[in-house]
Amino acid sequence: MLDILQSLNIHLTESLYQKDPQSSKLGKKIVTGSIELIHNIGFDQFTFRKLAIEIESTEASVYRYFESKQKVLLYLTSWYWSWMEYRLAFLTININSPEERLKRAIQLITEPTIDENSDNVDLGKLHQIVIEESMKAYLIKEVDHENKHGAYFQYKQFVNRISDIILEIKPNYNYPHMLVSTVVEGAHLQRYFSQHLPNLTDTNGSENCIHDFYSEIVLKALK
Amino acid sequence: MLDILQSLNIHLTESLYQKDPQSSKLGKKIVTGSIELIHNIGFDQFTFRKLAIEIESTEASVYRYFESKQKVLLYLTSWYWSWMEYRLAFLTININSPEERLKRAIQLITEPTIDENSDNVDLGKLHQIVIEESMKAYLIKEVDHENKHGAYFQYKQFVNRISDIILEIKPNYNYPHMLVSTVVEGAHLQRYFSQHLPNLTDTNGSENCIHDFYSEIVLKALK
Amino acid sequence: MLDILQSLNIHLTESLYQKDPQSSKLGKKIVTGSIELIHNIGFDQFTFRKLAIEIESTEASVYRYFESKQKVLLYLTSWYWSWMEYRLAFLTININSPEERLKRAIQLITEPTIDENSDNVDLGKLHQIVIEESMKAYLIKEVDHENKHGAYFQYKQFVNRISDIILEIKPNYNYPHMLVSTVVEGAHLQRYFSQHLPNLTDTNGSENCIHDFYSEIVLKALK
Amino acid sequence: MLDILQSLNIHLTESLYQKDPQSSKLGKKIVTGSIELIHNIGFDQFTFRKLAIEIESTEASVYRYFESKQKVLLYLTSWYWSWMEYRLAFLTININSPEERLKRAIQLITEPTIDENSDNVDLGKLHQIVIEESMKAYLIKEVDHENKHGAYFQYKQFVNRISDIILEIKPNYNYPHMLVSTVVEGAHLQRYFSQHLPNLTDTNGSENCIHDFYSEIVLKALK
DNA sequence: GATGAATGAGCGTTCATTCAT
DNA sequence: AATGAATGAACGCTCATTCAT
Repeated sequence: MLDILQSLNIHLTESLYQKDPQSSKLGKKIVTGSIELIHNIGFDQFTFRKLAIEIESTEASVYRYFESKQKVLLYLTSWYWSWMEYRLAFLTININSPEERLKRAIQLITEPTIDENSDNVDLGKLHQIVIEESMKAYLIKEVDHENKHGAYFQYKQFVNRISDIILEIKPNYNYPHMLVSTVVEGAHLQRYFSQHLPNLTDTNGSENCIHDFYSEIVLKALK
Repeated sequence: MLDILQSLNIHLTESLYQKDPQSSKLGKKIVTGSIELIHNIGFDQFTFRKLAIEIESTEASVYRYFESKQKVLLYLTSWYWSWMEYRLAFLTININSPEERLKRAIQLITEPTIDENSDNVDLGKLHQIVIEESMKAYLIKEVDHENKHGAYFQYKQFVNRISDIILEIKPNYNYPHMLVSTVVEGAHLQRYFSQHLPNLTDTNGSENCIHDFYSEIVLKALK
Repeated sequence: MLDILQSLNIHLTESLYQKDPQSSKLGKKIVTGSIELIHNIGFDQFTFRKLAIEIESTEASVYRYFESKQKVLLYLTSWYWSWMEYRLAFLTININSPEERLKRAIQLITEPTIDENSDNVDLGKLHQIVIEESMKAYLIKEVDHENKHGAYFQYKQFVNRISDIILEIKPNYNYPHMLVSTVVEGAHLQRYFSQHLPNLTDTNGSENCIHDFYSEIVLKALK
Repeated sequence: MLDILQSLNIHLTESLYQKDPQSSKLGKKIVTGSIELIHNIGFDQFTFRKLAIEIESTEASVYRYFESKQKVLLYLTSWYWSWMEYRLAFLTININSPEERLKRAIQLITEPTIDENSDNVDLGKLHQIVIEESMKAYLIKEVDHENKHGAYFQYKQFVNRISDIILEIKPNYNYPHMLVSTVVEGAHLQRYFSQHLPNLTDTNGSENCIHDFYSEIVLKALK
C-alpha cells in the first residue's frame, strides 16, 4: 500500500512547488521537517528560517522547493487528500452497495486518529495539521488565484468522489457537495472543539460520537 | 435597537482589551478602522502599522487599546456574537413555540447578508470578516489560554442559547451543541465556498440554498 | 540623626530636579520607588513607565519631578554622598587626631553593608545602587555639562573632606584626591567583584578584607 | 607583531558572537565601525541601526555577527585585553627580574595613550572606549550569566598574569588580584576624572602622575 | 498639581528573498 | 544543486515626551 501511496505524490500539481520535493533527499526532509515543525509550533509561527534550522539546511535551499510557506501548507494538505482518496478507493473497491461505500467513506472521514506512517511521513501529525491548519490554506485573499492553479484540486476531488456515491443512492438529491464538505470540515472542527472548546460540542471527551453524529446527519439527509 | 446594542459592548471581557475601545473616540476609530482594513486586506496582512496609517494615528496609540492584532480579532468576533445574541433575543421574544424560535434562529444564522450599521460599525463587513477570518481567532496555539480568559465566551453563549431551544423541542437529543456549531460554522464555510470554491457546494451562485440545506439538516435531526 | 539627614536633602542642587521631591508625598514616593525599582531591575532596565506603575502614578507625574532617569540616578547618588558626608562629620566631630579621623573615614567607606533606614529610604538598597550603578552617572557623554551644573558636587565634596584630613597628616602629599577617589571607587568595585567576578579579588567571599586592603594602601601611601 | 595579534582574535570565546567577525570583510567593518561609533557617540547612544548606517550595511547583517550591542562591547573589551596580554608577554619576555617585569606591566597599564593601529583597528579609540565604557560590560544584571559563558575571561587572565608576577616578588602577599584590579580600574578612572572631573584627581592636566601614583601604591604594597 | 490620553520616534528583531559561489 | 552571505523591508513594541483637562 505504501509503495502505491508514494506514487500518488507524483500527481500533485506542479504549481504547488518549484521543484518536486519527492525528487531528492533534501526535498523529502523539507516535507517531513515541515510536518514536524508545523505540528509543534503551529503554522502561524512556522517560518522557513525555523524549518532550515530544524532540518539542518538553509533558507535558500528550502526556496528551491517551495515558493512560500503557504505553498508548503497547500502541498501538505493536497498530499493528505490525495492519500485519503487512495484510502477511500482501497476501502470501497469491489463493494457494490453504494450505502456500504458511503458508510465506509464516513467512517474514514470521522475516524479519530491515524496511526500509520508512509515514507517517513508521520500521518498522525499530518492529520492533526489538517484539522488545525488546513482552513488557513484557503481562507486567504489569494484563494481565487490559488484555486485557478489547481491548489485545491485534491480536496475537491475527494469531496466529489463521495458526492458521487451520494448521487448513486439518491440521484435527485440537491446538495451532495454541501453535505460532504459540511461533514468533512465539521468533523475536523468538532474534533478540535472537543479538545479545546468542549462547550461547543457534546463529546464529553469521547470523540467517537463525532462519527455517530455525522452518520446520522447523512443518513437522514438521504432518506 | 441600536442604543441597546451599544450597551452590549460593555459586557465584553476586559481580557480582550487593554483599554475599553468604546470609552473614547480614538478607541471607536480603532474598531471601525480595523473592520475596514481587515475586510480590505485580510487578517493575515493586517498590522497595527497599517491600521495606524488608516486611522491617521500611531501604533503606540493602538497599543493602548489592544495588546495584539489577535486581540482585535477576538474583540470583533466577540462583538459580533454579542450582537447576534441580541438579535436572537429580539427575534424570539414572546414567541412561545420553540419550533418557531429555532426556525428564526436558523434564519438568523444563514441569512445571506447583513445590511445594517450600528454605531458606525459596518455590520456587513463585520459579517464578512467573521466568515473569512473568525476561525483564525481560535485555530491558534494559544487557544486554551485565551479560552481560560473568556475570549470565546460570546460565541459559546450564542451556541448555547440555540442548543437550549433544541433541547426544548427534543429534550433527549444528544448533540445539540454539535448540531448548532456545525450549522453556524458550516453556514460560514458554505458561503465562502460558494464565492470562492463552488465545486465544494451546490449553490450555483444562489446562496439561498444554504438556508434550505441547513434547515433540512436540523429539522431531520430533531425528528 | 535621621531628622538632620532629612534636612540635608534640601541642599541638593536644584539642577538635579524639576521640583523638589522632598516637597510632596508623591515626590517621596518617586524617590523610594526608584530605589526599590533600580535595585530590583537595574538602572539600564529602569524606565519612568515602570516606575509609574510601581508607585501607582503616571509617567507625566514623574516628569514633574525629574527631567530624565539620568537625573534620578544623579539625585540618588548625590543624596547618598550627602548622607555619607553627614555620617563622616558625625563620626569625626571632636576627634583631634587626623589619623583617627582618617581611620574612621576609611571604615565608613569600606564598611560592608548599611543597615539603616532614613525617611523610608532603604539605605542598604541605595548603597547597592551606588555600588552597581553610580559610575553610570558620570560615564556619560554629558558629563561635562552635568558637572558644570553641579551634579557631582556632593561626591566631590565628600572626597575633598577626606583629602583635607590626608593633607593634615601629610601636607606635602601630592595625590590626596587620587588616593581617596581610588579607595572609594575601588571599594565599590571590589565589593562588586567579590560578588560577581571573584577571580578579580582575593576576598574568598569574606568582604572584610576589602577594608584591610585599602587601609593598608592608605597608611603606606602616607608614610 | 600585528600578524600575531590577528591570530589572537581567534581565541575569543564563541559565546561573544554569532559569527566570527574576523572571518569576513563585513565582520571586520562591523568591528572597526563599532569602535568608531562608540568612540564618537558613546555606548549608550550606540545602536545597531546607527552602526548599520555608519558602515553602509543593514541591521540584519549586523545581527548575523552579534546578538546585541552588549555583546559587541564584550567583544571589543575582550579583544582589548587579549591584545594587552600579548603586549605584556612581549614586554616581559626574557626579563628575569620580576620587579622589572612588574614595572613594565604598570607602565603598560598606566601609559597615557596608545598610538598604534592593528588590522585597521584604531587602538587609541579602543583604549578610550575601554576607559569610558568597559565597566558597562560587567555592571549589568546579566553579569553572572555572561561570566559563566566566559565573557570576562580575557580581562581576568590579564589580571592574573600580573598577579602572578606580584606573587613571585612577594609570595605571601594576600591581595595580588585586588591590587592589580584596583590599579587597572583606577588608572582608567583617574584618566577619565583627569579629563572630566579634575577635582577628583591631582593631575592638573598632566596625566603622567597617574603612573607615578599607582607605581608608588604598588611598590609600597609589596614592601 | 496631578493625571489621563495621545503621540513621534526609534529600537530590536525577524522575515522573505536574492546573489555569488 | 545546494549553500553561505547579505540585504531590504517591515513588524512588534517601548520609550520619552507633550498636551489638555
